[in-house]
Amino acid sequence: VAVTLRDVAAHAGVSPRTVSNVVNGYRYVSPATRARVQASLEELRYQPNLLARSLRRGRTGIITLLIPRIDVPYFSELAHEVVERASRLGVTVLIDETGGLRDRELALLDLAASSRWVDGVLLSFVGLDDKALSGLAGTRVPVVLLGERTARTGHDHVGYDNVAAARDATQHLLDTGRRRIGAVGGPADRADATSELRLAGYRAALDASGLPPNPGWYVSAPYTREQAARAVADLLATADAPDGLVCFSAEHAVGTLSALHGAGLRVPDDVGVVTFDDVEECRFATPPLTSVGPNKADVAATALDMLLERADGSTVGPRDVRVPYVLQERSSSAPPRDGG
Amino acid sequence: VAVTLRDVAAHAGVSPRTVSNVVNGYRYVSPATRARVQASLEELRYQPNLLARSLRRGRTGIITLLIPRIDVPYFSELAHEVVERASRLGVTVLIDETGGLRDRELALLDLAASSRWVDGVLLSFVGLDDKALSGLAGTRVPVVLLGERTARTGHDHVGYDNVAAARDATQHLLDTGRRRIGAVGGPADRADATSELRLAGYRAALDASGLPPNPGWYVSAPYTREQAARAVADLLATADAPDGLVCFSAEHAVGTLSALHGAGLRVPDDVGVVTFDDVEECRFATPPLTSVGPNKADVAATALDMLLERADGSTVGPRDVRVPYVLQERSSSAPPRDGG
DNA sequence: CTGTTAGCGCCTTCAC
DNA sequence: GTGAAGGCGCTAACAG
Repeated sequence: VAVTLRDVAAHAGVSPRTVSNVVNGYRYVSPATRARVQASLEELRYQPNLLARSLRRGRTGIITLLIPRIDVPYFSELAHEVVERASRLGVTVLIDETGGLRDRELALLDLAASSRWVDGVLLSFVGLDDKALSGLAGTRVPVVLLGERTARTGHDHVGYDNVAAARDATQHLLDTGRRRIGAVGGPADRADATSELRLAGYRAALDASGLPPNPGWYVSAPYTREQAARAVADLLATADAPDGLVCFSAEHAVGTLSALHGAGLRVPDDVGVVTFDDVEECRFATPPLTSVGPNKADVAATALDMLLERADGSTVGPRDVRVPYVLQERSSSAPPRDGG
Repeated sequence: VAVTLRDVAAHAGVSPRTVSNVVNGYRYVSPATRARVQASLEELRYQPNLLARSLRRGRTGIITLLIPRIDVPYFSELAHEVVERASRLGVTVLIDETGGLRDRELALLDLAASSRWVDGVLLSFVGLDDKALSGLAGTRVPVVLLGERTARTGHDHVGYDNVAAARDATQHLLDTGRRRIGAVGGPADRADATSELRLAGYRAALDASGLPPNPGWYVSAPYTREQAARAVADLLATADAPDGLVCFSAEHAVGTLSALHGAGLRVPDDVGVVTFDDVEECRFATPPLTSVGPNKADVAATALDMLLERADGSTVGPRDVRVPYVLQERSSSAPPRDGG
């Protein structure tokens, strides 16, 4: 049942070349021929085999989006922006999950690069360190890195200033009168460079205010609501609990709210909360969460445009774009009304 | 820089055929030859061109997942399950968004079917009516429908009993002593068959209890937290507000909680809430939301397995699988403690 | 066990 | 303006 170009050519009494010209909107075809071919095309219901076309052209019109997990709100919202813009540009998006695992990030990137399936890769990396990143400099396929950390890797990169964002978020809590400010983030080892950057910003803000850091106020938990909730609950059980918390992800923040609620503490009156990743869930949490983060449509558009530009053959030096971030104030960080 | 099979063959002094045999693990290759080819393979860093292979084999190892929006928690969690299982089966997933729009659903399905890009399509349809669905019976590519509604379409279908689920959810609120039960769902026109099914179940439960339906207690809003919140706020402003609400989606439920909170009503003491779509966000809402829905891993696994079976050539009649659903009780529907 | 020969369906350089 | 070949890189018949 597969109608090929050849079939159409035979039906219309022309050569395959001419049919191809019509299909691809080539200009120099006589109106008469064009009409005849057009008719055959429709009569036979011709559908080009995109696979064959891609093999021939050396381009597929597909890009891969590599993210840790699609069901993490930050990434699903980002993916939405990417898919939407790509679709408008006639590009389709293949999504794969790395789990934030260094080895999977490498393997999937390598697969994407070598398979010729895709014209480019958008990689939201987590596990990769600078060394691994620069190791993959010679990939055949263009790669744009999406990530918190700037790295000298020879690849384009889109990100934002995480240290400054964390500093601003912390400062915001200080501005509302809190003085015992903690943070909730990922495991602070090499595997999570993002948390390290944010931790640095958090500490910088405290330093600048002359407040001594209290190491006990940094709560470390994997990026899930449940584990964050448990870790924060542990913190709250201590005698000396904070009156403000900077959360490094929406998951951490939601877990934190749950723990605070469970401990009978009021937000924002007893504890002020600020979080990274301004996702819908944050806007509708009780109370709505003050959030800092980039505009995801910005990130997606910038990255996608850079990638497609590369796919079109651009060879300018690796670019490092920082998109702006915004601190959106909501009630979770309003100044406390009374002494709790 | 593209090393082809031919290059390797020349390097190893064998025919392309033999190299292909080695690459694909064909058994009848002499150990000596195999070793030699293996060495050349590695020395030249051969990477098969998957595009060419797919063209030849007539199979790509890619499937398309068509959903309304990837950033809706229910779909992102479902997509995660699909991607994870697919990846374990060596299949990659192309994700596209239909916006729940009938025309886009059709267009994307048609594109997927005709392009030969993919071995199959998982379509979570919303806008399509039975007529459109059966119209696409003759697609060249296997299609498995994911959706609330059973339809005689000639395609495989995975779903669950929405009427019964809505009935159970409503009954659960009745069981906790509420008598003035409303519902929050999508626009109840033809475009949203899902809401109609759930509405039917809701009404059936009220009927069975001999309670007269109050049309004013059905709140209709698009599937966003914000619009649901606004619609529910309007309802609460009326003199005769309900003491229980069945929400038809997680977005509706989260918006509902926000509206109730804004109106100073306590959940569950003043109003009990139950919702569809048991997503993470519901488990960590304040208060945690009682939810009904299928196990998404079940849905994904069933659908994917059916699809791949079809891709392997199975021609059994169209199957209609109903996966079980579970009502998970949480505090949003606990019996009220006092008269509010 | 392995070499030779054809294509998969399309686009594109070369002629006319 | 259009026809006739050739080949993108790979695998599947068919020998041998």
